[in-house]
Amino acid sequence: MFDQAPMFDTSVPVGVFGADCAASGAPKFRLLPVAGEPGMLTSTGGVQLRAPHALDALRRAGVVIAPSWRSRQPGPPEPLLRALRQAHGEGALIAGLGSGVFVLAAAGLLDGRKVAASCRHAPGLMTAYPGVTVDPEALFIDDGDVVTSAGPVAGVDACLHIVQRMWGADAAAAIACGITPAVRPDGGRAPVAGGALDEAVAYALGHLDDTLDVGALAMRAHLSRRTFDRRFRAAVGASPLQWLGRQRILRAQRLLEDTDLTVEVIARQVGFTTAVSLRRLFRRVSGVSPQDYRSSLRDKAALPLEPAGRSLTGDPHPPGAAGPAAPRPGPGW
DNA sequence: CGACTCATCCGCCATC
DNA sequence: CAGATGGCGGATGAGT
Repeated sequence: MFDQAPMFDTSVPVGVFGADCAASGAPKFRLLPVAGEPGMLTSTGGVQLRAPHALDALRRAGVVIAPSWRSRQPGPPEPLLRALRQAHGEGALIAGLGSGVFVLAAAGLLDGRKVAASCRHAPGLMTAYPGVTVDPEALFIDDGDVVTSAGPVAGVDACLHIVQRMWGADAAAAIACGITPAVRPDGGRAPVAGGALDEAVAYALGHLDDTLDVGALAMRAHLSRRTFDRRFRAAVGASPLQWLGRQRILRAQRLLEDTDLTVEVIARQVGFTTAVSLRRLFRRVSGVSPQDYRSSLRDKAALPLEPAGRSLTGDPHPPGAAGPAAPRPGPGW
C-alpha cells in the first residue's frame, strides 16, 4: 500500500483475499497488508491507512500484489523495488493491478513482457518503460510469474484468476460469489495452463507432507515428464521442484509461527525427510534459520500491531481437491 | 560441513 | 511449414 494511491485500487486485493468465505468452502488466506513506504498513508478523500506489516513480510509471501500507485513523483522507493525483485527471484508470484503496474515496471519486472493496462495508464507506461508492451485488448494477463490487470475492476478478475490458478476453481467461485454479480459454473475464468496442470498443483499442495516427485505429478497431469516441466515453467515461472520447495518453506514458516513443534517435526510435516534439508532451503529462501525466524516473530508478536489474521501466502487447500486427509495445522492457520 | 548419490531440468533433436 | 510433444543426456543442484 502506498501514500496518495486511490482507495478503490488499494482495496481490491484486500477485498478478494480478505473475504471471509470459509462458510462457502473458500480457503483462508493469510493477508499481510504491507506499507510500501514508511509513515501514514493518505488515500482518497483524506482517508488514512496504516498497514500492519513492513517490507520484510514480502519474504513470507507466495503472492505479492501491488494494487495501486500514485500519479505523482517521487517513484517507488528503492527498498521496496529491491524487496519485490527478491520475492520474484525467490519464486513468489508478483501481480500489478491497475496503476500498480508502474510499481512492477519500476522494479524491472515487466521488461520484455506484454502486460495489461488501462487506457489511462498505457501511454505513460510505454513511454516511461519502452521495454514494456501493453495489450490494449486484455483485461488481465497471466505471464506465469507476473500478473497484470487493466484497472482495478479487472484487478478483481486478476485476483480471482490467481486464486483459481493456485487453489482451484472451487476456491475462486466461492470467493467470486461474494463480490461479483454472476459467475459461470467454472468460476468464470479459464485455467491458465489447462486443468490438468492445475490439478497436479492442487494435488501437490494437498500432499506437501508426502515425498512428491515430479514424475508422479506429471503423471497426475496426464503429461509426459518433459511437457510437464515445460508447461509448469511457462505457467508458474519456476521449475516444479523450485515451486515445491517454496511451498514447503511457506508452510514451514506457518508452523513455526503458529505451533511449538520442533524444527525436526516440522521438517517431516512439510515433506522433508530430515531437518537438514529444511534448514538449508529455509535459509536460502528467507535468509535466516528456522529457529531465528521463529524467535524474531515471537518478538514481533509482542507488539500491538500484529493481527490475528490470515495469510496471503496462501492456504494450500482447495476444497475437495486435497481430499479428506489434508492436513489442517493449528488454530492460527 | 563435506562427500556422496541421484533427481531434476533444460538444450537438443526427431517426430507428430 | 510452424508449433507442440517427448525422448535423451549431461550439468547442476537437491537430498541424505
